[in-house]
Amino acid sequence: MSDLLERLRGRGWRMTAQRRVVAEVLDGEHVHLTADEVHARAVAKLPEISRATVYNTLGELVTLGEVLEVSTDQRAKRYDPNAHRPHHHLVCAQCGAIRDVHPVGNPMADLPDSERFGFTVSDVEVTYRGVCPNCAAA
Amino acid sequence: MSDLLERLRGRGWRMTAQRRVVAEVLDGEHVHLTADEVHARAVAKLPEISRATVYNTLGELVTLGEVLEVSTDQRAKRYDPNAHRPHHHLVCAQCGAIRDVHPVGNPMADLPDSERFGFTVSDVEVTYRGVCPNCAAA
DNA sequence: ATCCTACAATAGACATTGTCTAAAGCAAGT
DNA sequence: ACTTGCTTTAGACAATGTCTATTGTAGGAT
Repeated sequence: MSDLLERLRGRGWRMTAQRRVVAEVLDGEHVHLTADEVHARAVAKLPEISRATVYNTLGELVTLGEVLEVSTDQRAKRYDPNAHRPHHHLVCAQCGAIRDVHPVGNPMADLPDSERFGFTVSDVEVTYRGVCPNCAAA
Repeated sequence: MSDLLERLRGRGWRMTAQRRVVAEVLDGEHVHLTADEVHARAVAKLPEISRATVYNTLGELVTLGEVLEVSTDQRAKRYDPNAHRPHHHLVCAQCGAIRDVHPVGNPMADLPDSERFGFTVSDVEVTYRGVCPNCAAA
């Protein structure tokens, strides 16, 4: 399994059945689920879990930095449990499938000071778009 | 003013008061408005314009490549009239303000074939995040 | 082992954003 | 001016996310 639960406990996170189930869903398959997909999988393990709890828990995990929120231009945010290795994303414009990718280079260094407009820039996110093999075949 | 209307007409776009107003709103201030902000400004010029028309028209402009859709992780998509010069975005994590930026380098070249998973990659979008001077001061 | 208390979960209303439909309107070619 | 097919409209609907007041409970204190 994982040390995610351990890490959370170590940070004083109060452990409940609901939170454990949400963490297990994220930890189990490394895909990029929407909040409602997480909810559906959580319900399979713990039928009485509510939608609000799943949303709350996801929000907390994001705040704690254990999970990343990914906005492609699909409707719903997706949640990425791979928060501890920096990476970017490759999105299928047709079906919305997402893959983690690791481009070479450091895009952070590519933004000159003259283009920062006084912002304190702390993060950069690179999203490649294209068509996945599946959709290309169809 | 602009040749946006001319370009559209040249492409056989049937010109209506509603479409003209939406195009004018986008052309007028070069900021990144949400669909409902566009609607609000359009209503100011043409009170009977409907929300559906604004959404439809924005969608058509995106399809025609005259306007870009920008998804930050805010709730609503934003529309960027600066579709003809390639650029990326710098977003304030607090207030959601967006600036167009021009990083050096070519991120498209930074994704090795081995990281493309058989996708046909056609586009890349780089989003810098940080805190704008206004929010930093507050 | 039991009790307390602050934190967490719940149901469901509500809010926001976006999409669809069927009927009425109208731009532009003839 | 007429006609035709594209556009617009209002409002219902759908999808996603947020909030609130109440009830439940984890984990420390006794």
